[in-house]
Amino acid sequence: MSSTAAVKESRTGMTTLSGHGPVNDLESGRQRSTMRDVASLAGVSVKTVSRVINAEPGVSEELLARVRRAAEQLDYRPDFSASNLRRADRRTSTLGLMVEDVANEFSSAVHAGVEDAARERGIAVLTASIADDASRERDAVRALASRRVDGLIVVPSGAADSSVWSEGGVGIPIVFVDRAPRGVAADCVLTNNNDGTRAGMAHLLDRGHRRIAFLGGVARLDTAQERYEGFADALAAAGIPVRPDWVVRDLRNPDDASAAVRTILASDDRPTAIFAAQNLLSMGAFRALREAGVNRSIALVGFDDFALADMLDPAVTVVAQDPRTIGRRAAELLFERMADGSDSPRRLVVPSRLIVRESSLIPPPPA
Amino acid sequence: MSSTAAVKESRTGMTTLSGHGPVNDLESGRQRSTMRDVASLAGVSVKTVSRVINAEPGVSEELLARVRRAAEQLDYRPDFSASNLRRADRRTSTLGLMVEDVANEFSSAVHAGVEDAARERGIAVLTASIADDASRERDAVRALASRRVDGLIVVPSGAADSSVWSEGGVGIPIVFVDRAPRGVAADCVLTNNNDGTRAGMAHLLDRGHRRIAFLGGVARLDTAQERYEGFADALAAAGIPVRPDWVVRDLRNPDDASAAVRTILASDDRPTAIFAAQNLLSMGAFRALREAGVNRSIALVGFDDFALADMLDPAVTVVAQDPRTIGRRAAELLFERMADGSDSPRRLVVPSRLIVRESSLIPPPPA
DNA sequence: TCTGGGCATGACAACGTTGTCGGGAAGGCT
DNA sequence: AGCCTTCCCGACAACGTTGTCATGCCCAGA
Repeated sequence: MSSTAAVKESRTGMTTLSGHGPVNDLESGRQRSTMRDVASLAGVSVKTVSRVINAEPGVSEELLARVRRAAEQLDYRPDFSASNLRRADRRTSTLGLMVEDVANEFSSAVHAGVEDAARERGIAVLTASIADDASRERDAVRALASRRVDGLIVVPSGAADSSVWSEGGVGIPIVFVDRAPRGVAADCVLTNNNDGTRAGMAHLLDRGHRRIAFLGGVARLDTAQERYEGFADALAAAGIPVRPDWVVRDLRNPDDASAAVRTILASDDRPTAIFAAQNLLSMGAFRALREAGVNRSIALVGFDDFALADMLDPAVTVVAQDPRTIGRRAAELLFERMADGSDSPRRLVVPSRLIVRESSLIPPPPA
Repeated sequence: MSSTAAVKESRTGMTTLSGHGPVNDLESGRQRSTMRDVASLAGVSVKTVSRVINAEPGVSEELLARVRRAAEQLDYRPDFSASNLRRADRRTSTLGLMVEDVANEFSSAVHAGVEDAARERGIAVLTASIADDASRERDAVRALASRRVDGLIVVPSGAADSSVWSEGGVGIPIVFVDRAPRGVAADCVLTNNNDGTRAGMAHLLDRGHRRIAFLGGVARLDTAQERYEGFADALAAAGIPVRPDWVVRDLRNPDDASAAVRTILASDDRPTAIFAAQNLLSMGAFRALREAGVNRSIALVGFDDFALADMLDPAVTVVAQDPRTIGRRAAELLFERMADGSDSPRRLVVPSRLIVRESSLIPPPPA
């Protein structure tokens, strides 16, 4: 058997339940039944079945019971596609969610929040990961549009220019999350990046740090830009000039961040603290600090909380967003927009909050 | 007449360019155009447009170009619902994924793997989180079935009895992931839980541990059961009796695990090592060990890798699954099943591997 | 008794697309 | 020239459902 052999086993033992029940072989070719089937079994017209299924008034008790029984018996499931096709409002009760990567901690928390809000309304969620890839972003929009989602919740990738969105819209209500593409007026749900960053920086400055490095994400995104500005503003307010060699931006993943930190540490003029402007960057920074053995001597503050941040040594201080709430709000905003398309675009800001743990309490070394 | 007046157009062909092109609604609320619109703009029949859109052969170069241009100009997007409705194979090019919680690290990695495989085939993914809740599981099946997904990938919840699945199936191909509900013969993709656990245990035993505690998940699930059996088998093979007071099962979350560890530590007869049978349980166990200050003196091995496991102090040794690959394989299995429904159920085992880090290298204290 | 109005029900068309089929043009073969 | 293919193309029906409207019934009121 080869290395990564996928082992096939036959299910021997199992005397499958042959004999009792209406069980055909497993999931065998059991045909899905239609309204016509239900109607003929119940001895009524299709329209009456439709009325019963949609809980429309004006069906006698007797027929109602007959139809319900027939539907039950046939395990009838209405066909949303057909229903949607004919229906006046053309609603599919499905929304699309585009994120960078569903496996990413932030994205999946947003997803969970969206799902929470959607489930309450019987709305299903189609997801698409677009990585950092403009063409995948385009494909995803196409795929979702073809499936006639009622609306879209999008965490725009840094890669795509905003043309996907700006050229007259895609004909579907959209809510942007975390950042809006430049030059597009649309609903969005954001964190207060500038304030949040300033709060984290103020905390470091309060503890006496004057030599602070900054690790930033893809600079094209407003999010990253605002966080950088928060950093710069905080330094300016404290009368400290920005040291360009301690500012590294356009970092895309933990490894980038680790590398950046290693470079900074290699200099003989080290900062006493690091501000990492995003989730994955904090993790990468921590890794580099730990590998260099300075995780307990150089302070660290990150934007975005992450699992086990409090279990690291030292526990990492963060400016926490609330991605699940962000997702929920985005979905709610989308539903309002769908109900009433005429409003002007709205921005919703979900506040962030500083969670002080240990990594920021490391004091700067005495000069 | 007033509200929902259906405007009838005569289909007399005619070059009725009264309004020219697609009706631009106010603001960006652009009207979606249909094949009819494209057809009339291109001056061909609907069927020809259909042929072009579906890349069917037998359309002259000239018409092909005309249609393409018209489609482009109108930003035409085919309607999957309608297409699916009419099409012979009734494929929606959509599959459903049911997991415990999309925000969970394992689930979202599976999701990513499923997406990878699906995207390659132009298939979209509908997700549903079912928590630990039988009724949500039922609702999700209904919601997905109504949307006529081509197939279902399910990580069954521990809560639901298997009746959702067993009663003749839901009429859709299903692949179960991580565990199959009892008594249901169906395709599934699993990790080799028993072997994996035994490997982790063998490692601890090799390092001299004889006093090992076990933290297990919901015992009703095969997964949890197999891991427990792996634990018991390993002990038996080493001639060590199971200590019931060191075995805690039916743990559902990190807090449960923390509490269990605290209880175990409170005894004056402590184990020298802990085996945590799942992701979240490892984290909870680590937390409790750390809070008790014994994270560097009691060994820990976990089933399931997790982010930053290698950055903890000590870095946590794990039996790693590969959830992304599991997801991908599940999707591929589903596609095969859809193509060829006649096969008997298949089980695919994705191997796990032991990743030795630091937490398992802690030796037992000298007797 | 007749009329009118409300109510329950069904017949039919339509939603946007594709499967089927038939017709016309073009070309190849006797 | 006549016939048979082959190739393009379009008319039409159908997918499963709902909107619209007609029908038939029952009962109240004149």
